[in-house]
Amino acid sequence: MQEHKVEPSGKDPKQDRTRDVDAPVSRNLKAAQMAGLASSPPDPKLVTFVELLFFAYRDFTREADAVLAEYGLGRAHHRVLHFVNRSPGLKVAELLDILKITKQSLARVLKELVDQGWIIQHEGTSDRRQRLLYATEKGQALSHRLDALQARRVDDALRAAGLDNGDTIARFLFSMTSQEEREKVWALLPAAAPIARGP
Amino acid sequence: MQEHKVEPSGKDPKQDRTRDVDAPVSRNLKAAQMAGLASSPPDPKLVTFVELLFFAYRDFTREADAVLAEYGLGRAHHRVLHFVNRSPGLKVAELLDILKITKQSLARVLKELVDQGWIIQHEGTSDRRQRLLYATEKGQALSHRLDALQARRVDDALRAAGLDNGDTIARFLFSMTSQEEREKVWALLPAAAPIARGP
DNA sequence: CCAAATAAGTCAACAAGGCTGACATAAATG
DNA sequence: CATTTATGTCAGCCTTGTTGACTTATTTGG
Repeated sequence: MQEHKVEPSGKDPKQDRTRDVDAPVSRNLKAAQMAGLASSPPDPKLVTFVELLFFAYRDFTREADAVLAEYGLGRAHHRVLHFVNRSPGLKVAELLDILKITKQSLARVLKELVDQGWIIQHEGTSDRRQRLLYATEKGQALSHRLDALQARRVDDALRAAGLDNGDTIARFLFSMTSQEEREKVWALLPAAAPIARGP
Repeated sequence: MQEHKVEPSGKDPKQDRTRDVDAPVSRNLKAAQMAGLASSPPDPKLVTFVELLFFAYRDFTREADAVLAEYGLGRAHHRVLHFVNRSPGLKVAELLDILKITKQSLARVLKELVDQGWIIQHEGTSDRRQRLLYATEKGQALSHRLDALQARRVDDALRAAGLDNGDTIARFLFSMTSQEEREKVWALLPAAAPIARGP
């Protein structure tokens, strides 16, 4: 039932455009774009990775969403809870920089998490303007449950990936983050981080 | 918690592929015990992969979003355009199954894409109820541009990942998708798919 | 042949989670 | 003490997801 065996020639009756679908990969894409010229299609093999990433993330998040829904929480709550639990004493400003959302977007979900007792805020000791964030026991338990769910999925996938010890995959994902962010991401990783920083 | 009977960290006769690191997780462990949880905290190494996936996807999508904004389009438009361009003649029902969104959500963005000339629909030849979807030349050009952007990022990351030819990473991502979806995802991949289906 | 199933479109209403910009505090800092 | 900083807040808007009911055209099966 899933038989889109799409002809590469793309011959549809009414549309008779000629497309060079099977053209070789050009490494001059950027130059061609800047010149406003039609570029050849990207390498299908690389596009496959793009699609795999989409499917992986789609299913990866759907699983946790179902659990969160039991508590009337959403994906945004999950992200906040996760990083707070992951880094107890996290500052609001740091969380904003991790999530790349605005103060308002964070405030909405954070308020709910605090009101419902998943997260508590403490005044900073050295700087009393700060509201350091901590997961309550209840929050830790939920975060733990969600982490376990996703960790299991990762574990299964690592196994299915083969004999690789995970370093290659970790380096791939790490390198998928923007250059400017890598320092911060690196700093956040636990000491046990399985990444040998790539060449 | 209901279906959560399995050990989250999967500590079975599994061969210890991961490096033996004495990660101090006492803080979380203590919390879990106080919360009455029987399971051990998730493996920090695996949680690192969860976080890496978040950061990778965060930045991966942000890049394309900026381009889309030039045209007043959003991420939802991108996904539709991508898969239509990728599989010319795609049926609406198939697209719904790929994206896992409702007919309404799709209808909204699809209508805009059609109205603005990125996508055209025509009647199916064998079944005239169907509205087969095709990217126009303009749509193909935009899809190529976005694909090129993301393909380049993937390419760079694959290089940074090391000597791996990509198969391991492709199998990892493929295995991150839900079991029930893999047949369909598999069918969608191009012939050039770099995946040797894992053991 | 006709009833039922199917593919797609549509309407109305709603929710989650992004965004902007302006403004309010309290505390630290030069 | 003036300014900067960390955080919170108000008001409102946009995108993209949701549900459920209903319509239309077409295919299919008894």
